[in-house]
Amino acid sequence: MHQSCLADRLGRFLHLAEPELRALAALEDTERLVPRGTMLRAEHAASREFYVVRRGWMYSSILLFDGNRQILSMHLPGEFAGEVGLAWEKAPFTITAATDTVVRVIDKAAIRGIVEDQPRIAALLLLLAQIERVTLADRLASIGRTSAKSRVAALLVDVLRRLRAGGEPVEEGIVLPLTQEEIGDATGLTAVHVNRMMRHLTDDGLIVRSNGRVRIADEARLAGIGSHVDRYAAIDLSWLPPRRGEIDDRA
Amino acid sequence: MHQSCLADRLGRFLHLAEPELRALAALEDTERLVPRGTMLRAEHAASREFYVVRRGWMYSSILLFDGNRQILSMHLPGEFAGEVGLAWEKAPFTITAATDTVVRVIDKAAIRGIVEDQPRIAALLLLLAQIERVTLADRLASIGRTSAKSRVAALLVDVLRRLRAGGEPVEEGIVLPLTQEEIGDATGLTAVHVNRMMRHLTDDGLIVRSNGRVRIADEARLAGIGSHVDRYAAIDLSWLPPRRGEIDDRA
DNA sequence: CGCGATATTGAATAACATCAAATCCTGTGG
DNA sequence: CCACAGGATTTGATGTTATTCAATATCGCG
Repeated sequence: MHQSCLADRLGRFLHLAEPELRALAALEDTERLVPRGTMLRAEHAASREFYVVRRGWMYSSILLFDGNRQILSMHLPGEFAGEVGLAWEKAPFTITAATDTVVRVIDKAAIRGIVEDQPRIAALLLLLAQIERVTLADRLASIGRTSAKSRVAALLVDVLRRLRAGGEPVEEGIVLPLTQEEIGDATGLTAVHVNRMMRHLTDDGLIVRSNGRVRIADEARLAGIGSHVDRYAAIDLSWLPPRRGEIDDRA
Repeated sequence: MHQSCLADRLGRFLHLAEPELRALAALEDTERLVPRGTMLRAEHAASREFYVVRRGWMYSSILLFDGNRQILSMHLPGEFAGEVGLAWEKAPFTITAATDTVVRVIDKAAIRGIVEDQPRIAALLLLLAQIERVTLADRLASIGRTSAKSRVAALLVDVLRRLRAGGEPVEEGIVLPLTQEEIGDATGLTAVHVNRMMRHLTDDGLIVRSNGRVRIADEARLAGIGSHVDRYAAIDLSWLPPRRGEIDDRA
C-alpha cells in the first residue's frame, strides 16, 4: 500500500481513476504517531484537519456535563476519524488512541479542491458520511433498545466485521485493545457489568478469552444476540457521477 | 416561500447564487401527503428518493429482531428525511408521519447532477450530513449515559430549538405531536416511565402541560438537565468552495 | 519483585420495566 | 347534544436489570 491512504479507503468502494488518485495523493501531508491513551484531538480544540487511521485503534467520545463519557465510534485501521469536524471550527468530539496509533493528517481546506475538481469523490464522501450515520444509528438502537448482553455482543461483532473488511486476520481471534471501562463507555454500561456480560458470553461458548485476546467462537449466534446487521453488504453506488471522460453506461 | 424547499433548507446556511437556485429548483418534483401514523417509506423498501418535510413531523426508526423499535431522529418542517438512503438501494430506516405531513420528493439520481455542477452545494450537503451525525451522536450520549429524566428533557429542548430555528413560533408553547410511546421509543424508555418523567418535569416547574400542548417554562434549566448542546451555534463554512464566478476573498 | 491499572466477584441498592387498573381525551354516529 | 369506543395517559404495585460499593485477584511492565 504505497498509494494515498485516502485512496485506499475510497478504493474499497469503487475503482478510482488516475486523475482521482493523483488528486488524492496530493492531499496527504504528515504522518503522526499517537501513543496509547493520549488524545489526538480534544473536544473544543481547533478542528482544521481530519485523519485516516493507518495502524491501531482510536475512538471518538463525548464528555457530558457530569463527567460521564460516551464513546461514539471506533476508528479502525483504514477508516476515517474526525470528519465530523468538517462542520465546526471546534471539534465536537474527543479522539483518543486506544492503542499506539499511526494516523495521516488531512487538511480540511483541501476538501474544497476535491469537491470542485472530483465530483465522484465528493459524492463518495457524501455516501461514506451516510454509512457512518447508519452505523451510529445501529449503535443507538443497540443501546436504546437491547439488553446489556446484546450490546456487548453487538460491539464485538461490529469490530470483528470491520477489521475483516479492512483486511486484518481475525479468524484466529483478535486482540481487543479496549478496557472493560472503555467497552462500558461505548455500550452505555458500567465496567463491572461489562465484565459480567463477557463472562456470560464466555460461559455460553460464544467467545473465548485468554489474556486479552478474544476469539469469536460463534459469530452468527453472536450477531443474532446483538441484532447486528451488516450494512456494508449492499452499498448503492449507482447514483454516483461517472468517472471523468467516460461514457456513463449505467442508465 | 415560493422557491425550492431544498433551497430553503440550504439557504439557512449560506446565501445561494442564482445558478445554484436554478439547479435546485429543477430537482423538485412531486409533493406528497402523508397522513398521521402512516409510513412514508418502510425499512427494506426501495430508496430511490429522499424528502424535504414541508409541514408536520416525521421520524425515522429501526425495527429490531425482537420487535422493539428505536426512533433515531425527528424530521421537522424544513428538514431532510431519508438521505441516508443515498447509500443503499433498500432503505435502512422506516420513515413514519407523526402528524399529517406534506413532503417534497427528490430523486436520488438527481444528486449526481448537483454534485457535478454545483460543488458548493455538494460541500454543503456533506456538511449537513456531518451535522446530522453529531445530532445522532448527542442523542446516543443522552441515551447511553444519562438518566431517564435527562433524556426526556434533552428531547424536548432539541425539538424546541429546531422548531425555533425553522421559524416556527414556540415561545407560547408547542403542540408535541408525539405519544408517550413514541417518546419512549426515541429515548430508550417505556411509555410508562416517560409519563413519570414528564410528571417530574412538570412538578419541578420546568414544563407546563395542558391537553397535549407543552410549554417549556425554563429552557435553560431543561437544557442543563438534558446536557443539551446547541450545535447550530457555530457552523464552519470557511472551507466551502467559493460561489462560481466569484473571487474567493475569505482567505 | 512490586506497583498501578485492570479484571473479577459478591452483596446491597437504585433505576427502570412490567403488569394491571382507572381515567381522560377525541372523534364518530346516532 | 349525547353516548360510546378506542387510543392515550396516569398511577400503583411488583419484578428485573443494571449500578454502586467493596474486596480480592490478576496482568503488564519497569
